[in-house]
Amino acid sequence: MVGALHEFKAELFKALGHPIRLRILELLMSGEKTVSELQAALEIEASSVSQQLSLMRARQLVDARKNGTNVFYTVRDPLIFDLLTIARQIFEHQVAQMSSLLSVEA
Amino acid sequence: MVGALHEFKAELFKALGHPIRLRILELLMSGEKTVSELQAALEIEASSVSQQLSLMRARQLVDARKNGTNVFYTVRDPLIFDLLTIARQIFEHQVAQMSSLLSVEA
DNA sequence: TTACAGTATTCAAATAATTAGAGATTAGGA
DNA sequence: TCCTAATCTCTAATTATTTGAATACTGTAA
Repeated sequence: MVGALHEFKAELFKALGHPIRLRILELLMSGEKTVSELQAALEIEASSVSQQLSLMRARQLVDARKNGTNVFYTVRDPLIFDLLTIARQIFEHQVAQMSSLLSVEA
Repeated sequence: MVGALHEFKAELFKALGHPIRLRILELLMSGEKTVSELQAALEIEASSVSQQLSLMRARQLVDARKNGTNVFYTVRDPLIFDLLTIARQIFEHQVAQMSSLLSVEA
């Protein structure tokens, strides 16, 4: 079943296709964080953070660990960070390309 | 401006978050293809293929080269393929993890 | 035990964004 | 002119996002 892989990839990329979720993942690069910590860093409603986390939980991007009244989140697969890194490289390529188009020697 | 990078990444991943677009990119891994070729391989309406290509053109994922009545498409940045490869690895990790949960020794 | 405060999630309604499909349109070649 | 390739435009249907209020859960203090 080759369609399953396509569907999985599409769902994965869709989950990454939102600025808030990307920012959450970046915050989780430095280790686990509680919802409160994320909420404070992002400066948005707690319910929004919770909903985005719920979506990423459903797609297995993050894991939740409960401790008292706090819930700590971590990124499940470090390869996620590789995706973010490559995306930044693609961005840099595009910026470089645009710069060269603007320069006189292009 | 750190927000620009987040927006760019979100747009990039959003563009990848669709099964048809992923399949198009995979078809382009083996080199440039015309819309007709893509349409035949995907078995969907030409106008749909064109729509998806137009979206990927807008986000600079693909380049179009016109030759007579044909338009040849290529992937602009090979790093795109790296994203697809890593996505597959993440998929494999999840499958492996699910298998181990099902096995007796887990 | 009861009440309270802090943390996180869920729900529902309104809004916004994507998608699919069909038809019209443009451009090039025979 | 006629045909083919590709794109564009429009609409309906679906899906995603936002916001605020309501709900659950935990630990603690009275």
